[in-house]
Amino acid sequence: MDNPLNTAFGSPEPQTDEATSRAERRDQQAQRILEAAKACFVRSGFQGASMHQICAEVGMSPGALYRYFPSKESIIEAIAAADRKHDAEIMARIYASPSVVEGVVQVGMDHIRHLHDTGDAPLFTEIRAESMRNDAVRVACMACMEDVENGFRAYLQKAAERGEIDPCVKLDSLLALFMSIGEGMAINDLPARGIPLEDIETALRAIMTALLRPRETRSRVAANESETQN
Amino acid sequence: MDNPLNTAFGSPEPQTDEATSRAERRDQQAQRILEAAKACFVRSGFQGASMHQICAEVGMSPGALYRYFPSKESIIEAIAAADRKHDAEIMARIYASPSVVEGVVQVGMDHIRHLHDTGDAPLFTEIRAESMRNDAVRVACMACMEDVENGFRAYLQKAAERGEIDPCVKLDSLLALFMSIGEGMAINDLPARGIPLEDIETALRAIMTALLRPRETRSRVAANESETQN
DNA sequence: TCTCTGCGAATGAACGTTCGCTCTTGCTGC
DNA sequence: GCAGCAAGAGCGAACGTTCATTCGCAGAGA
Repeated sequence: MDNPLNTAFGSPEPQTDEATSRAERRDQQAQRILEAAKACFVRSGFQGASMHQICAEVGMSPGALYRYFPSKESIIEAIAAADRKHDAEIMARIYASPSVVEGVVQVGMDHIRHLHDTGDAPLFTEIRAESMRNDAVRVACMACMEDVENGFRAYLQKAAERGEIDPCVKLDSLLALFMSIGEGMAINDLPARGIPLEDIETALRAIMTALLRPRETRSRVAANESETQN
Repeated sequence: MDNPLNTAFGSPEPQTDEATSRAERRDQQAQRILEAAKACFVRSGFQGASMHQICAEVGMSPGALYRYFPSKESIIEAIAAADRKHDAEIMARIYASPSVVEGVVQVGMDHIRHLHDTGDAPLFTEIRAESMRNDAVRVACMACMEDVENGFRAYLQKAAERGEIDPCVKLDSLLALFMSIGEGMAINDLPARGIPLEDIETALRAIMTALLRPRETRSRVAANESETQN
């Protein structure tokens, strides 16, 4: 889909809409390579997986594979880029939710569910680890994080202006906490460990309510605090 | 990095004020290797760091290094094992806390603080990733996780028996959530990203209170629930 | 003496990548 | 329609490098 190489050459676009055109077939092949690479990376890690392993997984020779991606690193980058696109899509849905707490819970659950359904949780861990040492991956990873964080920030700011968030909470700390909690739950793939999604959602909702302290719970908590502190 | 290549070549160094026995010196050298290896692993990852890099970091030849550890993998295992020991020590302190919420917050904060102070957060990520594909590391990592989880479980069970936890919460889901949240916060090294420790502690306390619903907040929350549901 | 510790060149395997080659595809002029 | 042809797609042996690990040797301490 969004692989960096397709149609990168100045080739005249073939008009054959018959079955699969050349460009279409090229895209399909690139996609197959990415899927195979993912499988290998999950199995052996970015550094542990060899190009020969990936070749075997796609059923392609090294020479053929290198026609689609100029290096191993470019494959990793393409995977990270696809992740970014997907995260942006999830974030876009946040505005459909009726309240701050629900919006944040929704995004969190979407993230957890997606990583579980696709089995990409180990890959996520891998990308995180790789981003700590590989510049290209770090850039892609950071950009992705920032996309999500900016989306959250804008959303929370608007909610705060509407008075849906206790004005005493610090937005920056909150954001970092959100991201950390979401990440922790996602990489641990809780559903795979037998934790029902409903339990996670209930907990996430309780957590978000405690952190955001939306208006309807605020007076009660405040009362609780002043009561226990006096 | 408390080991700046302290001129420890093969030359006999009579800097020892005390008479260090052979076994003691051997332990010290092994420790130096582990520290150097950690630094290299943080920099390049387990698979990315080469034995030659580690050798250079310790100031030792490959031949010498292999007298202490029979393989690269055994170094990784030793590091994971040391982690396990440390986690157990942190867990042991949980019983000193006055209440469930405080106990859990204490352990969480200890964990976050330790990973920040030692700069081991990237190493932690690395171990997690490696544990997904390397059997020996997985075993060490799982054992470590289980130690902590069992410690938590025992602690929470006792607290539940004392009535400090809302009986309607599911212990297993709770445990998994605790571990995930703690891990997320730890690997993200929030203090390094400018989030004050106090903010983290406040948030952690709010989260734990919301999840455990200890007796003193329970009636109020229950009242809230029945009130909003009716 | 013998054992422990350390050295560093050497080794063979595995790695990412390249290259020359063949076969296929789809466009061109006729 | 079809021969001709350039370029795309694929192959797999080969390349140069780097890796983890080994080994024969040497000095130091007991």
